[in-house]
Amino acid sequence: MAKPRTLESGQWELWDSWMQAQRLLARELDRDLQRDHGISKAEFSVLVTLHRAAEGRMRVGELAESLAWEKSRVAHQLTRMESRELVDRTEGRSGRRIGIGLTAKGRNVVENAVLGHADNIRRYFFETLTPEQAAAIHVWSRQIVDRFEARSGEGSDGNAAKSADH
Amino acid sequence: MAKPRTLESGQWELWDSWMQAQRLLARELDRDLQRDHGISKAEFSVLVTLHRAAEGRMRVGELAESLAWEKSRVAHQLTRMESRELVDRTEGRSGRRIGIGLTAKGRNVVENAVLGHADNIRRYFFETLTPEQAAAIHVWSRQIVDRFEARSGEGSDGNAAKSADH
DNA sequence: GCCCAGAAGTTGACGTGACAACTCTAGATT
DNA sequence: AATCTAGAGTTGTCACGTCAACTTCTGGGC
Repeated sequence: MAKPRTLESGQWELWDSWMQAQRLLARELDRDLQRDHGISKAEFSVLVTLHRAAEGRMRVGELAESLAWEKSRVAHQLTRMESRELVDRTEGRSGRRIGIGLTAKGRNVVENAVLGHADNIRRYFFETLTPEQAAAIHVWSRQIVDRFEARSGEGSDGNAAKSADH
Repeated sequence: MAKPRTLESGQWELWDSWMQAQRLLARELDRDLQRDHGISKAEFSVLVTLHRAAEGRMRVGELAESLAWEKSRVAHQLTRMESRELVDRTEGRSGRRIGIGLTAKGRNVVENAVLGHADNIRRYFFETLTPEQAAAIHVWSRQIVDRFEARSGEGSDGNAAKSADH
């Protein structure tokens, strides 16, 4: 198939504004979370995921799976959050760290943050979308995510309870 | 107006996949650029912008404006790129650094990278979009970007003049 | 029992991005 | 001319994210 040698200018413009929009939006949400609740978006995601789990405790691997983050990313994030006393690592018998849990402070923070954050997402994102735009974005996003999951997944595995950044 | 207290599950799903798609796409493009040309997406952006400028030279401020990056981000990026000899800082008469330019190496790298990168964007992004989806996304993205630009244009009222005459 | 392959989790190095504080210069004010 | 100041550019600090290397456990297979 004959490939054009470069993108058309309208395409560049679309690509630019798309990337830009995503960056501006994420930054704004991050700032609001930081200002109103003292946590970042990454911290919020971890806290929400833990909060949904039984007892607010999970294995690190489950957490990584559920967030679709790399395990080292999770480990670094947990280290930072542990030092801020939002989570604590569970000690195994031999001193081996074996899991992670919410602290009282962490639980408190996330319960306060969740409504405000949802509201911001609605204000900044959903209220600017017409139903047709929402549908277009939804279909396309799922397509992209599925394609990457298929590529990396490789292994059959019907189980696919994933949710990612909040 | 009665607002729901949280997002509906379909909305969460859309939000999640959108964020996820964005991240996966950006990461993939970054990896390809790194593998094929030894530079990051951020470095590519800087190089392309410089390459489009006359003589491949610009003031740092122009560069920041044109990329819509914060100036400190640009300065840090340039420091890293200078150490890799992709760009060099222009010395003013009194030793003051006054601008930035492409090195021969930088020019060479970007000229090789630009076609491959455009091709990847087309493969990963445009070929998954129907024209209607593209149009919907384009309109919405521009709307978001414009809104943020308007906001940072500042002033509690609609005054657009920013020059500060005494 | 012994060995070893692999999973779980951590760590270090490095690039990225945001924000604030700083330095230096050049144009305006007096 | 001496100075004041706004803006350009830099730097420091911190959080985020990826990759690769590492440590410790855990479960076979003999």
